[in-house]
Amino acid sequence: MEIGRPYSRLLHRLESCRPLLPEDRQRIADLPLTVANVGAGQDIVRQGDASDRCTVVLNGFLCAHKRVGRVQRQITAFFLPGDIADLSSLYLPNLDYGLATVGSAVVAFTPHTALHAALERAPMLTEALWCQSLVQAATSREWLATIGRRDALARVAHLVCEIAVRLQAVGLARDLRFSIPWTQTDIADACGISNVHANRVVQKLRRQGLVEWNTHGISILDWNGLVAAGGFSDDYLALSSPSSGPSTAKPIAARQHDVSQAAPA
Amino acid sequence: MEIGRPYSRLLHRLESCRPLLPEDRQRIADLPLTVANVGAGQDIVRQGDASDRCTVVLNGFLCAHKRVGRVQRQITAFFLPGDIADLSSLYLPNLDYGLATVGSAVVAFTPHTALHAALERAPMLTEALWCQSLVQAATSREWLATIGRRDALARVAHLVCEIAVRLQAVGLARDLRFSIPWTQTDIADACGISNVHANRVVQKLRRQGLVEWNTHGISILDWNGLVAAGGFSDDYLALSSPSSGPSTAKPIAARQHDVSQAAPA
DNA sequence: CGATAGCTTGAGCCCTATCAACAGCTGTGG
DNA sequence: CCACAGCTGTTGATAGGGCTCAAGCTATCG
Repeated sequence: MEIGRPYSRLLHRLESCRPLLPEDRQRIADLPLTVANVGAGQDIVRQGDASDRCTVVLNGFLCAHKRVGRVQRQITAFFLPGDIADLSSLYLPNLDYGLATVGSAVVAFTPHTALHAALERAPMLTEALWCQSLVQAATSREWLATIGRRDALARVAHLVCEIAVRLQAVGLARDLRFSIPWTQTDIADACGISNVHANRVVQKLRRQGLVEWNTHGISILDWNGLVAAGGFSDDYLALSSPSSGPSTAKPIAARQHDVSQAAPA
Repeated sequence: MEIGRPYSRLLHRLESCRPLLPEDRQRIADLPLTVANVGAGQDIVRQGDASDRCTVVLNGFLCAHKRVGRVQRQITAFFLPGDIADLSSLYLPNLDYGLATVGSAVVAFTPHTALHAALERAPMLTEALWCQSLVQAATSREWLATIGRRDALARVAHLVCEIAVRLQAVGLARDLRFSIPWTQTDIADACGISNVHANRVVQKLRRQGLVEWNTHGISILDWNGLVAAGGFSDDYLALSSPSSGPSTAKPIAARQHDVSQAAPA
């Protein structure tokens, strides 16, 4: 799995939202990066901590999680290669969530000072980063609607759809097949259900012939079915394929499918 | 209820996050505003629409809501006087949520072109607005954790705590008493529960002596109790009182109270 | 070959949804 | 002035989705 230059996916991601000047790209390329390998399930930033750097995902997956009460955990986002996982720390004093790896991951840190300098008098770049944080915000809202108003099956289906589309957008899921080292407990914590129930829902998705799902990876057998089961639409991801983008190969039908959102058995 | 100059609360809100230069304040004051009275329950922007202006709340309350399936609705945020309710439209092509009034409200529209011009070569101002959107994102994450991992009573308690703190921060809730024209169905849609159950939860909050709650308003009788019931902490609101702020009079104890979050009956 | 982590399955129960009906209030129109 | 409609809040009964507890199972690994 080639990474290319560490900032290439980041650039691709930024440009999927706003066009960049060559000058802007250079500023990104010039950012001082500290690359780090992080083991599985490690916390990179703890909830509530202050941080003086941002974290870019180069390889693998991160998640944002919040502790609720003493034992409960809610995952509020997943971060994929090319994503900046703690943009909010650039301007807010303390991170309101913990940042952890899902499986082992390769990340790059870049100091806030360098980022602030890069953004100075680079309005397009600033817009591009702001845009990223707006897309992340839109994603939280979508999760909110899903967790608040859909049943467990739809929640998991929706999550799988989202990850699939986002992975395709960065070229990491050829034809609806990908692997991600989350556990069923991670899925449960992301969807606001118990791990036991997450297991049952996964089995149901398998039984319905929507996905093939083993420890090695997920392949979506019936995209339209999964989209319908999850009430998924990719609008909120704002993935207008960039002019330079190499044929983003979007899944067949990720548009409004609000039918049978809570279909009877 | 005096509004002052229409942008005064907005300025106060922006400065609660980042300091502004006199020049920046002037830019805000110079923004062309179109003030509008909007009736109760009206949609200001419909979900999925494009918009060429931003909406500032002057008086009253707005909410962001998403339709799920055919009949279900999830409210993803409330906006209070001083808030910009659709910042995301500044950089994303379509709004991923509908913007509606909760009760009747007074809002001001300002065109994106004017905002973009005001932000050009005004880095502090840009940071301040970005910061607002980051706080809103942090709020979605907090809602996510609450809806995903807390029971109905805690969700409603948490929501009331949040609104109280935010209203106090803009001087609209003297000593934990405020009025907001939401219906129990609105509360249900914000908390991801049914309206019938919302009613029962409200009654329970009353019975437990935590709040006084009638159609005219809410007064919190036992702030610490409500904070404990909702597992509330105001950290995510990033309300560092601004240097100029007129004694923000924060509630007594809005810090970590993760005890008894899901206490047995 | 144990050990640990993750997955699977079953049983019982509780929280919450749904359905249904009624009460209170407000605005409307004859 | 009263009848009526419509919205909001309230209450009861029933049912179902999902949680919890508990125990087996499987796979990977030192």
